[in-house]
Order: sequence, then C-alpha cells, then structure tokens
Amino acid sequence: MEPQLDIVFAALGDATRRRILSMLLEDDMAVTDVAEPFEISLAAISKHLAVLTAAGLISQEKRGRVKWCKLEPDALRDASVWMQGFGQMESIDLDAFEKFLDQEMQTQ
Amino acid sequence: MEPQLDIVFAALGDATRRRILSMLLEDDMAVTDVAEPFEISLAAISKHLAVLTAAGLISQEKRGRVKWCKLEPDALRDASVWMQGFGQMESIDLDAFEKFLDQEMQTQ
DNA sequence: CTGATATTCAACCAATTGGTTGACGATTAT
DNA sequence: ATAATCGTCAACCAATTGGTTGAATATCAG
Repeated sequence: MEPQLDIVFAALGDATRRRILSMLLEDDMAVTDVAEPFEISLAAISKHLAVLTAAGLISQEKRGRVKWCKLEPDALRDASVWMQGFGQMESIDLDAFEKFLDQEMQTQ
Repeated sequence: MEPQLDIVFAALGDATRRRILSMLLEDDMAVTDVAEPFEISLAAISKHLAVLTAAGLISQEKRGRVKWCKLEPDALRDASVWMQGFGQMESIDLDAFEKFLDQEMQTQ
C-alpha cells in the first residue's frame, strides 16, 4: 500500500524520537547536542536519528566533523492527510483553512 | 511523557491495522468479517484488533458469539494535535482553531 | 604530528512484534 | 444432544527494536 506511512508512523511511535523532533522545531542541531539531554548513549541517539532520516522526518548534512540535523515537517503531510480521513477534520475546506492560518500568523 | 501517543502511533505504523481502520470507517464489523479480506490467520487479526483496542482506536462489544468492532476516531485527536506542532500550523491559537472548525462544520 | 572531538560501525543482548498452529470456551443452529 | 461457528489462548518461531560497549573513521586544534 503506502509503505512510507508505515515508516513515518512507526518513527513517531517512540517518545525519544518525538522529543528529538520537538527539539528540532527550535533550531537545527548537531548530533551530540541532540543527544545531550537524553540519558542513553550517543550511539542509540545516532540510531534514532537514522530512523527519523529514513522516515524523511529529518535530514542530516555533514559539515566538517559535525552532522547537522534539520526538521523536515513536510514528511508529516501524508500521515496527516491519512489521519484526516477520520474524526472531525475530514470535511474541512482546506483553502479556507489556509486563509485562517495566514490570518492567525499575522496576529502574532 | 505521553505514553498513549506511543501506543497510538505504533498502532498506526502497520498497514494491516490502518486497512482495518479504513474498513471500519464504512461500518461496524464482526471480527470474522474484518479478517475475511486478509490472507493471515484469524488469530493474527484478533491480535491486531487487540492492539487497536489498546490504543483506543476501536472498541469491541460482544453480542452473542459475535464481537463487534467499532471505530473510535476521537483517539486520533491527541496524535493529530501533536502533529499540528509541525509544519505551518506551529503557532496556531488552538481555541481560535476550534472556533474555526465549528464554523466550518456549520457551512457544510 | 598528536591529541581531542564528532559520529558511526559492529557485535551483542533482552524484549517486543507479527505471524503460525492447535486446543479451548462460549454461543448458536439442527 | 450434537455439531458448527465465533473468537481467544497458549506455545512457539523468526525478525525487528532499542539499548549497550568498544573499536574505527574523520575532522579539527595545539
């Protein structure tokens, strides 16, 4: 079916990985800095980052000896669309929603 | 943190379970009928349904010898809200968003 | 050059997952 | 009463997951 959805949802099914994604909302981070607040090994974090990369939820770019991790929120789009098939959000007018968003952004 | 999110996302991370949820969008179904289009054993489907139940994504009610499975789309709400933290939606006023939703629902 | 830093790799481990089969309890039909 | 149907349970299996440690690689700094 949509094998990428498997990978994305499975990647989100771990609290450590979700916390990493939240951290990356603030700013791009190096692997070591991502690992700092956690109590597990750097290698374990490296594996989690590999899972997130495979899911397309982050990208990693190596500059010098530092590998920078960047959030790729677009990867959530397919998962979000799938979920919209359920619950109250199923029949939203997306254009109107976009306008609502623009307006919201300006009032900040 | 939010251990229920782990369970919900993990439950969604399997194509068989997502397909079951889609089937239940149409109507409530008995376990045997859920299993019918799949090529795996009834016991395997029974386990998948247990996972979906643990995640709150479906409920099961036994009437006679038949156990009926019912979609519970509200269980997607927390997961959906979490995902809204990413992408363009990151700075939405959730109360305003609720009002927007109510208004949208009335114009249908 | 040497040493420190950043990250991954490889091997390993325990726990979990998704599947199987066969037996079982509960309910319904003949 | 007997037989068929519905669904789960228990035991098992192979593969995957999330973690560890120690070595290896690559880059930067003194």
